Amino acid sequence: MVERVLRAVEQVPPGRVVSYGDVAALVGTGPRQVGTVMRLYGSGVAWWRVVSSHGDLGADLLDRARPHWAEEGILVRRNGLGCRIADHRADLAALHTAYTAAVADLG
DNA sequence: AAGCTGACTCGCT
DNA sequence: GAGCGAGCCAGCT
Repeated sequence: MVERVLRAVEQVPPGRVVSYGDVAALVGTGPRQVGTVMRLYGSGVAWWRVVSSHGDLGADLLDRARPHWAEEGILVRRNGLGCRIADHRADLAALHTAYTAAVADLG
C-alpha cells in the first residue's frame, strides 16, 4: 500500500498537482489512507503536489509547500489557503498509465 | 485481536 | 462559503 501510494505520487509531474482522492482512486484505497501514508512516508516524494480536493492544505504544510509551488509555477488561491488545483490538476489518464508502469516495475 | 486515530471527501443545511 | 455528520480503512497502541 505504502509503495503504491508513493509510486503514484512520483508520477505527478512538476507544476501539476493531484488531490488525495485522485491518488486514492488510482491505487484503490481511501483518501485518508493516502493522507496516512503521506504523513509517515511522504518526506521522500513531492508531497506538495498532493493537496485536498479544494486545493488547500493544513497551515503547517502550507508554509512548507509555498516555496515549492512558487518554484514550479503553481499558483496560490486568492485566500492564500491553498493552490489553484483546477488550474494545475495533473492529467489523470496519463497518471494512470505512468502509475501502472511504475507498479509493474515494482515486481 | 479490538479499539482509536486521522496530510480526506461527499452530501446536506 | 462555512459548519456538521457519516463513510472510509491502513497503521499504531
